[in-house]
Amino acid sequence: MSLFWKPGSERPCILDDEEGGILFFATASSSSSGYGYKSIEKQRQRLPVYKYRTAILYLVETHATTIIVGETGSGKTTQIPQFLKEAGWADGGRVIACTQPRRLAVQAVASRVAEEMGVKLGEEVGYTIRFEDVTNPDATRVKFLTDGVLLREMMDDPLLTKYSVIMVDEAHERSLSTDILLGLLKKIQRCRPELRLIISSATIEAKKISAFFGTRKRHQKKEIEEQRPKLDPAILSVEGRGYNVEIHYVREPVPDYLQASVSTVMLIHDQEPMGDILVFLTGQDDIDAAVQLLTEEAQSHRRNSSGLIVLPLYSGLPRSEQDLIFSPTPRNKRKVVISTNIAETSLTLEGIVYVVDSGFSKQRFYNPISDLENLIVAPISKASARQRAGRAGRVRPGKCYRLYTEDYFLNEMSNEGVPEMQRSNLVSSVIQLKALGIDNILGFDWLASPLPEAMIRALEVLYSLGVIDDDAKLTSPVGFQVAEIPLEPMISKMILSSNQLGCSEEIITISAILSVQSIWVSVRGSQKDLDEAKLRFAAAEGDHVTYLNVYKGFLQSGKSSQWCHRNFINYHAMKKVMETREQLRRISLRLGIVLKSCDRDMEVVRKAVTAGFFANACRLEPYSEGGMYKTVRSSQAVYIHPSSVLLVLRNLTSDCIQFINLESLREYLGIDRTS
DNA sequence: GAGCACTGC
Repeated sequence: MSLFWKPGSERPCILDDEEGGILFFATASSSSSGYGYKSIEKQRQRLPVYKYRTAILYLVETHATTIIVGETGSGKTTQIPQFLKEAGWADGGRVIACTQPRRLAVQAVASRVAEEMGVKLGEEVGYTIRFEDVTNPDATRVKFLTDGVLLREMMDDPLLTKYSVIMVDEAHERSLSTDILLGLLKKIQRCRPELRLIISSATIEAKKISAFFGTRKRHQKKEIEEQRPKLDPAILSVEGRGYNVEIHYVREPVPDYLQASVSTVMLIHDQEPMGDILVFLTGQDDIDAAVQLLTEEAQSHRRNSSGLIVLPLYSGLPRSEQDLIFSPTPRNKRKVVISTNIAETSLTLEGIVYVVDSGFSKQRFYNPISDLENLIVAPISKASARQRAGRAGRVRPGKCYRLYTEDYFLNEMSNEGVPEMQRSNLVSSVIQLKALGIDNILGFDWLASPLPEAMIRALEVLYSLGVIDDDAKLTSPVGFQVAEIPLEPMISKMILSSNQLGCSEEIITISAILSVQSIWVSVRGSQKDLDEAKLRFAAAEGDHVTYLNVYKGFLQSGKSSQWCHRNFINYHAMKKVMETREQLRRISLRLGIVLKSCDRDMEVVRKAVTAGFFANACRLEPYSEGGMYKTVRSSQAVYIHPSSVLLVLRNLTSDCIQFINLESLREYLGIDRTS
């Protein structure tokens, strides 16, 4: 049985929303935006988590694993590492680690904690994310890092011996790397009883995580004799600092959530006091459509809606447009942000008082039979609905309008989402575990077991790449090398193959570009211009060679942002490409790859691409409608993705087949090669 | 004719 800690008369603030409409109770009613002087120590003491300082330290002392259930604003992330430091957990050269799923969060939390402790970031308090190691091995005692980086650290030090306490934050999000990390940490605990884990989670996942750490193979008696910490996890609940959020449901199911969101926003605008609105929809298409509908409504004369500022938000949006979200709302205006799930966890908007929740989000699903990943609009979970509602209560009491019925919420909505581990292609996860010496992947103690078919598929792909052998062990050197490159195994294999083919420079460039979301800018309504821009760089060989052309153009322009703008290239993405490229070159050199360019010989580039991606090979089906291909391996029907330059070319050439030569086609269309 | 959100020595 897990221990539930209830210190004093403090009651947990989270009520089950099954019982009423109210999600959070506020305990601290004062505003957190401290005007006037307040010492940092005073500010710290006002955080809800402060009251639990003694309880937390007691639990960490006596339990191998402590689970902290804390809502937003409890201060757990910034305070608990400091409590541990003050209590001596960093003495004797030991280090306290705190992991986050996202890089931005790591940086933000680390600098906040350094400021609170009055130390220079990178000394006593530091952080590590990809490309940035702001730590001093001799001085850093409190270290923030992404879970991905901690996993990488395990390759050098499998028992993570320098850490005394590891706090895994946001574990309820159940990302791929958090799940793997938790499984491995549980394993480490067996060898290192002195290691303490703190896992922070939202309510719903806490019980599952506790059960995971609570079940072990029979050594329970020994712990008492040896004065070991209790192996059963402790759970402590810390209230957040949100305000009440009143939940409204629709009486009848809505036929069209897009239309319903728009009319709900107008209703709020007409009837509710000032305060910004956040609407959760599923993707760019939905969002752009809603923005347009609302803008039209706002301009229609019958409403006094001139005060409405409607803004879209999704990760693919150019940075300049994303930044508009953070500009303060002018007086007598109301901001409406129409967003994807990015506003659910990754970005926090201040000033939101009303949330409109469509009840849907786009989710990735993996089909191991077809080996295809799909994005599907699917109903969200209760956990997600609760998180969305909480976004309305950050500055003052708010309201959340759910575009589904209460009955649906209570009786049909699932409690939590499917963990990413069960909806993903597993090649990367499997190779990571293999690299850490976990050979029996099927027998690994998973927090959520992946589908057996998915594991088999991953092992098949890795075997065919020559990364694992007949005994499913990493091959030497290829397997170990592929595991060392922080990319998907197929891309890593492509890099290794480029060595013999003499085109490592080109392949590394392509790999860096493949690791950013997209180098193209897509602005609403400018699809034709984007396609035209793509044609300036288009290569008949396909997207990979096209990317090389873009990269060359970018270098020739002197890495100019204006050049990017003219050519519909995402400047920030290109900067990331340059950074990734440098990192990949460093790693390649270490692996003994000779950095060499093949100049204009694209034949070898294509060979290298094929060496990594041969499993995706397919043939055009003769006489098929719409250009259907079938994969060589399993005759799975596939199509060229609409974003591919090949499709742009095909559509344009259907009218003018006589232009086999790309240069002539550009000439015909009046497109300059470089612009 | 379409891209939820993340991560990595």
